[in-house]
Amino acid sequence: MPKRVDPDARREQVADAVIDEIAEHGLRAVTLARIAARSGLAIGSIRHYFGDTLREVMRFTLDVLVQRALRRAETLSDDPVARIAEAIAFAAPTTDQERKENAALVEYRVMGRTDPELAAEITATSAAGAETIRSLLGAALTGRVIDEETLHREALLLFALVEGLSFSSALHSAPLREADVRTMVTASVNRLREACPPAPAAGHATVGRA
Amino acid sequence: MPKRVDPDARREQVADAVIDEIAEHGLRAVTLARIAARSGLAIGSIRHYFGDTLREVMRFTLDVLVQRALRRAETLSDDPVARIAEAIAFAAPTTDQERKENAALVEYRVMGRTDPELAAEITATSAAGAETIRSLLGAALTGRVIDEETLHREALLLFALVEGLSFSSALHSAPLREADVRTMVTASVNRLREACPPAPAAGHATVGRA
DNA sequence: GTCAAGGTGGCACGCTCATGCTAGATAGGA
DNA sequence: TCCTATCTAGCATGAGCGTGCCACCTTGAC
Repeated sequence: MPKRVDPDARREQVADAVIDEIAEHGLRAVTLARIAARSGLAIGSIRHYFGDTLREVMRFTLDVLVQRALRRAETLSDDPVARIAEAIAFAAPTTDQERKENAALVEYRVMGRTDPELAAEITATSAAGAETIRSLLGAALTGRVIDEETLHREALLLFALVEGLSFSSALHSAPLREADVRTMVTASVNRLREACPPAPAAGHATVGRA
Repeated sequence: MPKRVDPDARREQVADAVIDEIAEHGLRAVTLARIAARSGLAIGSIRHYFGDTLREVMRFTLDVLVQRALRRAETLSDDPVARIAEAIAFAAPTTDQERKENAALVEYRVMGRTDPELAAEITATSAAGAETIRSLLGAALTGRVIDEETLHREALLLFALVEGLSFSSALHSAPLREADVRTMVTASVNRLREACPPAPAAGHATVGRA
């Protein structure tokens, strides 16, 4: 037995074993025995770090997935149109690890439909994401006239696209590369912007509220 | 005990009990006992119709869900742009029953990630859907110049949107109405169409291959 | 009426797995 | 050195569930 283990590092190690198992066999296949096999720890050891229950292991792993997804969205460009295109393109995972984590998160989200305890965190995160898209779209349309309701709806449609990129990545149903997504979304937002009338001279901002 | 039951009707009745259970408690909660409670049949009776195994019940229910989803996509307009907008908008369920079935299908699709037997049918259906979108988009861009690769990518992006509408409906994460989706997608496809240069005079079709 | 097929129903067993609980070893501070 | 906290590890039990198998009743054809 080595010197004092860093409990946080140990927990992260276990979470990674869970993520690997979910990616390969699905959330339904996650058991303490299988986590143990993947992490190289004994069941009792794992339980020691998570209040003895598999439930806590799962909760912690969801936290880890959410934190990692949020961390990916931290560096965006300065140009407003490029910003929203990047935010959306982030939903198209690029590395194997990102794909794995995305698939695990999709599985959690589906389970969260019918598990109120998990739903809270999942719903909060997704609502924040939708609000981010709305605000980024508002910024990208600065200087153009678009009523609040239409902006809201267009933002929801873009958010549905984000959801689709995540879901289809997990299912391998729409093989898209992040760079292509970025290019297409940039062009699409620019076309939307061109379709909105220019705002009157400065001082009469119609969408200056972001 | 009534006269001879229609076995197909009995199976559909059981499938509906499964769908209800999935929608309310998730696919992981589906057991013979719960199906029995919802359908009003005994476990032995249910097994009689499905070769004795829960597995067959699940397989049959997936078939039912797929058939019902395909049936929704049978009536489309004549106008090419309206056609693709409608096809995409169909992914935004309207009635409670459609939402329920969509949620159940999403659950099956996630399980199909890691269950090769279910994956076959699911993958075939989704590939067919992607091909339909691609061909409808090609038709909507008739008379405009767009290279094959770009068309393919734009179609994939639209298909990702379809995936997102289904996923977000199951998760209640992007509340969008079918009519709004149709309106926005129609406008978006028209904008894309305007952004493509007109094709040379007839006889030189560049995208006439659909 | 007879009999086979169809239909309703459920017992009992084995398997899987989470969890209550326990034991022993080691690290590190006093 | 002693003692406590930390860490590794796993036994035993009960709950839940699928499934092999069986029993009995009814329908409908001959």
